[in-house]
Amino acid sequence: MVTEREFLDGYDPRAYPAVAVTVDVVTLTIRDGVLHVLLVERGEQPFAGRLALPGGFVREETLDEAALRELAEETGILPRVHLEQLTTFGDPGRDPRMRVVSVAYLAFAPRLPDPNVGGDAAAARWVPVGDATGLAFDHDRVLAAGLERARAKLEYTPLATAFVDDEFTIAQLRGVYTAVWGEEPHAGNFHRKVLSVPGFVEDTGATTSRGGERGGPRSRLYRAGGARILHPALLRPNPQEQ
Amino acid sequence: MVTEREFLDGYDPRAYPAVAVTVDVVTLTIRDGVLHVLLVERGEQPFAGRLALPGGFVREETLDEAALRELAEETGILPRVHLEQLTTFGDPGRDPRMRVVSVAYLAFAPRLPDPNVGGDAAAARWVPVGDATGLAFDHDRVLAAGLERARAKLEYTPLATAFVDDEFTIAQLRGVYTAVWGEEPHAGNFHRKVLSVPGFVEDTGATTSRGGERGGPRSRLYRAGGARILHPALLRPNPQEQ
DNA sequence: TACCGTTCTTCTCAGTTCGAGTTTATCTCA
DNA sequence: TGAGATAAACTCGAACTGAGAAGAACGGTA
Repeated sequence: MVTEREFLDGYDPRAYPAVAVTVDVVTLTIRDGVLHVLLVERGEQPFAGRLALPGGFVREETLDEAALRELAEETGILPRVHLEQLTTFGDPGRDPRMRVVSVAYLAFAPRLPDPNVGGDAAAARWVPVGDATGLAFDHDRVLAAGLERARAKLEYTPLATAFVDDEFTIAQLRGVYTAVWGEEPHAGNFHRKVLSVPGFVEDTGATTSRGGERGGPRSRLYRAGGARILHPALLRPNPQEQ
Repeated sequence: MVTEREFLDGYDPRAYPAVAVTVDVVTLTIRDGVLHVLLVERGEQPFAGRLALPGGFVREETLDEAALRELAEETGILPRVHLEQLTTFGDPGRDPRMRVVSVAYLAFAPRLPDPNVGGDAAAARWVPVGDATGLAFDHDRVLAAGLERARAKLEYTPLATAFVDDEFTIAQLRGVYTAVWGEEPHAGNFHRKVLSVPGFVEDTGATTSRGGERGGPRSRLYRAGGARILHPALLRPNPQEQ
């Protein structure tokens, strides 16, 4: 039994059962209107051949820095990504070989390039979240936590702007909500709401150079406003129980 | 440099710089209408004599179990507490002696007994959150994260019912919001809202045996309903920027 | 015992927001 | 040139919110 007191007295930490601390990153982006997650294929046991979230050991760095580094190693240069801590998973037995405590992170980015830029990440690829099941370790749970967090944060933060380019149309923003929520908001009400929430978007004055592929007028271009939270919130039609 | 590949090949984990994993618990309760947090006084360096959040090493148990165990050691038997994971803090240097990654937990409980029941927790005590500054390590940050989480969760979950007894009055529930938000909701509107949100509370049919200390009619008694989220939410007057 | 102040509970009412649908103008493609 | 599609604005009833007030029940005190 190890008490805090022993620890504070300078008890040699190497005498304890070793614990490894890693970060796992749930990276989401939208490609062709479908929400995708970045996964890597495992080469070794356990779970060889299975898909897993990218991740790795925490070094002499903050947890945030570790997550950013792992992400950069998988995807090459990172444009502007939103990164936030999600949940920490540490059940004994989640890795069959030793105690591993994993700090999960959630990242959002606008249409990232195909991975395979980094070193040991040749097997990394984007997978539609609907197809991302049967992942290694407890990564199904981690991904589920990330998705639910993303869905909830769209409601009360301007997070959707992290999925689109610097300048975007209201329709593109609506596409983010559609992809993440799996349900298309009412176009007219969405438009009214986005423009009425203070600080959500700001008008650039410019418009797109042409209309939509199937017709329609040119649409106005906006950029992200300064708000950190949306007030009032943009609620989804059917909030999840849980 | 330690890569994931080396780890997966069975690299000896004891060769790594040791990392300790602990849990710290932000335990909140309301006493005499004031929000209190459970703190312990540190006996040793560093931060000897300073107040800190209770916490300790994670053993052969899940993180949730570790948090519950630490809480039980500080407060004795636990009636019904709500416990949830908060954030993980792992900056290098947050503990001056070695790398410590702390998984912070948030606990809510109805008027807990005075601590000093457990073993090494003779110095544990309830402190009004307004007085809980200058804590050891980075516990000021941890506490701040816990408070903001608590404030936000009162809006969209029935968490307030975790602060009161099994049977409670609307006024007692309103007292929870007042203590946590630092602002008293409009009594009439609060009453209407609580009764209108499905699953927040259910009527017991009973009333209190006498009126308030300074007069007023007996009030009806309710118990917590089955809802996990409040819809529509009970928004605070002035949501925080951040 | 009668009264006063307090509190619970319900009600009122105007302003705001929301969901659903419609209208108008603009644009692409055939 | 016409058909279909879309952006943006508008309409309207329902629902919700904030602020205040009314009525009833109760504890303490004169």
